[in-house]
Amino acid sequence: MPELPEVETTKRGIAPHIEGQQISRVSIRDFRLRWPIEESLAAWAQDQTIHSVERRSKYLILNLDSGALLIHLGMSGNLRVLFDDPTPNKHDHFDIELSNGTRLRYHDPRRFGAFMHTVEPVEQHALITHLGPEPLTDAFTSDYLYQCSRKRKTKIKTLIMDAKMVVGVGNIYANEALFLAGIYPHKQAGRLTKAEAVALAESIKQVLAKAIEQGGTTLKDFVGGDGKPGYFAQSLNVYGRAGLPCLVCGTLIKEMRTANRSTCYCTQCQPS
DNA sequence: AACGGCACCTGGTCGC
DNA sequence: TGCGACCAGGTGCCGT
Repeated sequence: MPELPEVETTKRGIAPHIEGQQISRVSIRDFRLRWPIEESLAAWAQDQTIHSVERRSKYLILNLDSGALLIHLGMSGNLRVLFDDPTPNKHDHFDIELSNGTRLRYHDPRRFGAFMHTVEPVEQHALITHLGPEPLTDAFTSDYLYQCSRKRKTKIKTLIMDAKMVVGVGNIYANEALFLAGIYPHKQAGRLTKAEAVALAESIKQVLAKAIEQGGTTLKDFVGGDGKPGYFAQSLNVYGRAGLPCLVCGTLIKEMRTANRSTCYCTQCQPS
């Protein structure tokens, strides 16, 4: 589910309610996420104050007094702020209860997400250190993308979804960015022209920024921290539109597989 | 080193 | 109505 815009939307939704609050209790109902939640996490976090909430790649980082909590939403996770204590539903795996009476509740049917803590600076965490630049910062430029693509035989779609190259671009936005840039998804990365790199870097930034403005993409069950869905789905040009006419030229959108993920594209607008 | 493929897990949908 | 096959927003790890 959550790519960068959905995680950013979650961050913005929860931050005002939890920053400055003290954690009164962490209650974990199911420890079986992608990696088992450490037994010591709840006691470690209790009574610490949440000083700030950050996003790095698709990780949410809650900075505490003596370290940080890292939360990843996996494929099907969401995190919401609750102002009372409704009975947990199936797949509501943990709550972070706050001293002001609110709580953050994590819901994740597929349990691909993660909940971890670290006392090291987060940048040094094993899952964070090898990540590429944030796409919406000046660290991600067309020159950088162009250089990364040189001599690479992999498909351009695979490259832009590789978090070691740039973070946050998942399957939906990879499809959309390639469409906006007019690039065939299976083009060999090393064959990208300079002009194409310029268009693609710009398209990645544009599609992510616009999706954040819209509160993310809700296909099925994504909700932001306030429990509301995102509205970017109505702006999708190709993702989920196989067999439908291209919104630009009318050609029927085609679908193929890329590294076991579905790729939708327009043969006219994104010629091979 | 780079690349492709697989696994992890639940639930929804589709065809028989 | 039931059942199996297949698919889904991510990503670490494995073998080649």
